[in-house]
Amino acid sequence: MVNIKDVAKQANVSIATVSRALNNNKSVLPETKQKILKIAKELNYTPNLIARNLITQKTNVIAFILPEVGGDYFSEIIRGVDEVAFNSNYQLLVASSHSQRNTMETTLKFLEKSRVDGIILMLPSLSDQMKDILANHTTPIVAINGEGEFPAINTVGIDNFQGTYSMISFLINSLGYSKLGLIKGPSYNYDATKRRKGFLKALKDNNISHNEDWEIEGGFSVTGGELACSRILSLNEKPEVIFACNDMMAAGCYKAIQSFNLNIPDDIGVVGFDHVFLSEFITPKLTTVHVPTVDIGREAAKLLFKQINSEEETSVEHTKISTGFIIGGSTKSQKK
Amino acid sequence: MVNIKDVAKQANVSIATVSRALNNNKSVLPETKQKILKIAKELNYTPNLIARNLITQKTNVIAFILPEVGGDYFSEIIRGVDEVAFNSNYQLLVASSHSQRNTMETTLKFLEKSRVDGIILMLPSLSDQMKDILANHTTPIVAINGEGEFPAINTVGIDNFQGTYSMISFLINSLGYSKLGLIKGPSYNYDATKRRKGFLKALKDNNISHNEDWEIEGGFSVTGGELACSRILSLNEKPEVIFACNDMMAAGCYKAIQSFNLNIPDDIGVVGFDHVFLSEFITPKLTTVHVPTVDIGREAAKLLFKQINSEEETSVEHTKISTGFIIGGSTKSQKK
DNA sequence: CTGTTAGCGCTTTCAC
DNA sequence: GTGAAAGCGCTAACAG
Repeated sequence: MVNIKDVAKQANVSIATVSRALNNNKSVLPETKQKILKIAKELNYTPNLIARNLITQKTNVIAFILPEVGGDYFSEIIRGVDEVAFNSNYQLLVASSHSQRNTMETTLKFLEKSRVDGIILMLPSLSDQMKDILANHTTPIVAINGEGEFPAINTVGIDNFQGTYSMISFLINSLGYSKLGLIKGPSYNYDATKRRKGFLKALKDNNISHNEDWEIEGGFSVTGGELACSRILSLNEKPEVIFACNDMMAAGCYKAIQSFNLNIPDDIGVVGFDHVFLSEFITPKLTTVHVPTVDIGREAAKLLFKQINSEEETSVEHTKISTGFIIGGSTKSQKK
Repeated sequence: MVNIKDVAKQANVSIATVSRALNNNKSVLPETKQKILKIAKELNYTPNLIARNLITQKTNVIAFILPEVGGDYFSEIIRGVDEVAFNSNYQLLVASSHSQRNTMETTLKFLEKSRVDGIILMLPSLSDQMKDILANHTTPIVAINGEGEFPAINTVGIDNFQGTYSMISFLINSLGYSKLGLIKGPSYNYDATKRRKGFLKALKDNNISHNEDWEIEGGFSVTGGELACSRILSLNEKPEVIFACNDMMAAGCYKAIQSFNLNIPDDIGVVGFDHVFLSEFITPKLTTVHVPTVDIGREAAKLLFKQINSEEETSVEHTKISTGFIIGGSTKSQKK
């Protein structure tokens, strides 16, 4: 493998000069520079980045850490992150912890040391041990979601509470629903708990009582949503509309409702959260809370680079990204 | 940042001994080792991987290079790759070329030099320049799909031709279709051209003539599929079934057919390719060719590690992964 | 079993 | 403007 010495020898200069020429150092005679660049090209020379990293203590790599690779949400977020990283000339390391909590912490510790210049964290929640690690971190970190749980860390995310609250209020006030069921996500999941709170608060503020029988956990999965929905449909008294805390569970509801031979939205309405690709294609189109997923990734990356590039200690920032409504055919039409 | 010297000093040994202890070199007294490990832990020491990489000339990182991040296919493949990489203690670098051909080549060149131990390539096709680069490559490389176009490189992929051929033969012989339309993918896309060939061969072998008016390009996208399908539906003589070369275009067909107020499968059948998540949720469920996407990623990673870990020059390998059928409600039922 | 020494390939003072 | 030399943090002979 051709290295800086080879180029120096060929060009009859010292390796220092080669290094300068390659790094656009102004204090090098233009003709010398041209000559060096020419020879470098001829020799097909490219600097060894590892050696460079060792001395500059920078890697130009950021890590994206998450529990599990796959799915719509992941691929959208990473698209946003990638876009910004690419423009900043950074490489993206994707590190899944494969659902094992411990591995996750190991990964982080490993990353803390060196190898990456910054970390984007996308986790359903953080263990105390993890918070500890993050608290005395040296590497810039941005967490996606979770501003409430770890105020010491930069976060980027949507307002789960507000997004849900608005949607539920809309269902009640504009569509006239008064009997609302809830299929919630895992209790350890930060998003899930926030969404549930938004749901409950909206009911309360509108003087609607919450029926505990109509609140079931669906594990954020299609199957979980299907099972939860089936249980609700088996009750004597059913809600008029089910709010599923994510679109996957809403899709599960469609399955359950179909198998009960009921109609959406006439017999029962379904509302989701996330506005995933799928939600536009199921019949009827799903009413859901729009989450600008790509933007989350983008903003997270931007915030991270801001941290990386700033000399001084920057203060912690929390970027909120606003949600929106998608009104599909899975809810009854606007009351006149 | 604490380094190997600090540990050596504390432990009253040389840095060499510390290095040995940390790398499980047997030739180090158990008690010395224990002592060193203890001190390393106390000092919160972790080896600087960059320094290690510089000397070992290994990074424990593989790169996954693709044109654009996002979508179902991407996220499934990467899941498979990640799984295997994780088990092999490797990190995964995701490098999108952001659809710019040049950038892609730059990226590769950059990677060739150092920084990664191996590369998984997922590209619609390869430019001559790229083939050149790959031909005299030093880094192990596995390409996803494309065995025909670049025999010199390890590949992993499905048999696009066979998968299509079987499906079309099934449509003709078992379902009794004789008028088949084709919405093909971009001509520069390797998968797309192979699928088209499989389609044409199946028609030919079954003595069915191919109507050129029924063959339209749909760009592998939902919108492209919708437009292409609309054009077909506007013809005086229409096919009985449309084979879309991927599921996204098939989903586009659904939209077009809906807007023409036609029924699937009574008025016209739709068949896709890929068996993406979405295909199970659209109504009616899509008849499509199943592609074990996660397996492709897994096999690609396995093959790559085989290359990385083998001392001698290994011969080029081409792993074929078999496809299957998913019979949904978008085609008429089996003829009696 | 352990220490000494020489680099890995590069950047960066410090002289000239 | 350019070269010599030091050294980033580590591993790997080579001695002992």
